Amino acid sequence: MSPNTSSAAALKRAHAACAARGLAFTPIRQRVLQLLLEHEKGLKAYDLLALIKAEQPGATPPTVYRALDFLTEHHLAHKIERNATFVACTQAGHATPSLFLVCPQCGAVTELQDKSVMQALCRSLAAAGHRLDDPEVEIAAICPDCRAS
Amino acid sequence: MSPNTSSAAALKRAHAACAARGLAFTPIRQRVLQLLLEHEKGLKAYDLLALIKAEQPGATPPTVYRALDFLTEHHLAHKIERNATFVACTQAGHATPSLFLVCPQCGAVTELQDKSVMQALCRSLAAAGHRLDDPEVEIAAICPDCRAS
DNA sequence: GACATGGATGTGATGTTATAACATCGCGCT
DNA sequence: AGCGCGATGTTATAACATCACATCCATGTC
Repeated sequence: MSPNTSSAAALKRAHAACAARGLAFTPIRQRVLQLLLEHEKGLKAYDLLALIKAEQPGATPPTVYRALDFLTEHHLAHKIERNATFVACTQAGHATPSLFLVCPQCGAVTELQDKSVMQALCRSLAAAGHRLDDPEVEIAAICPDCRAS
Repeated sequence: MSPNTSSAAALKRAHAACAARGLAFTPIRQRVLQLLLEHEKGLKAYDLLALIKAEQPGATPPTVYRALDFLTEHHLAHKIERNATFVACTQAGHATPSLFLVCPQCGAVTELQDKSVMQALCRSLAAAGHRLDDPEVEIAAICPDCRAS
């Protein structure tokens, strides 16, 4: 499957998800998601803004932040807090909580699903009286490519 | 043990650790650590700056960022990426990797040590070809106080 | 058709977080 | 004294994010 194909498929899924939930998947929102899908390592808000501006000169920070708010709110994209970057969500429905492995060298983000780890985590939290809130956990981990070098 | 006492003890430990490693624990660095110790929920860099400025009017952003860099580099404080806040390290030597539970409601930070969770995490990462880099993992979890309300 | 409503977007300014770049100080060393 | 070097001072700016208010436009209602 070429990157292009999977990106198109993801966009289609997003379309369907919005339709099903009565959400307005407007051109700006689509375009932002598409750009995120095309950039596997994620994009910073202002890089995204620059890309959008090339097509739509009137774009300003709120233009992209609003789209990003929409996408993250509806789980079509994630914000990597560590780097202030945004990535498209690659897991279809990502019903289960995700681990995000962020490579501190190159910035690559890998979305990992590991039920047993998450369970262990939740048990540990519960023992401390806490309750997991945001099921998106970021972890700094050297990626295989950077490990090699 | 009163907060004051433990804060003083932590400062003393930091002093000793710096002496042992030949690091300059300068007045600014001490003061910043002390302020972090006095504010359990952590401080933002610019709030810290305001506090420092009250005592030392010439202080500027680099003044505090340098002190914070020093403290985090030498594991005397941690940066909570999620909130861009800084907290003093409360674990004596924190030889083992830590989980930081960050309450998204109130911002409280709890440092948790759970070997088994970390092991599970490392196993999972290794299976994906990654290697844990920064042993400080942040997790959003509602704290007991906020859970109650 | 007129018109209210509410979400989406446009627009300009501002707030917040962090670093760059270069000067200076002060201390230990020879 | 003169040097080297880490810490600090100082000015400016980069990078990330939000506020506030105006406007547009699709939809429902009378």
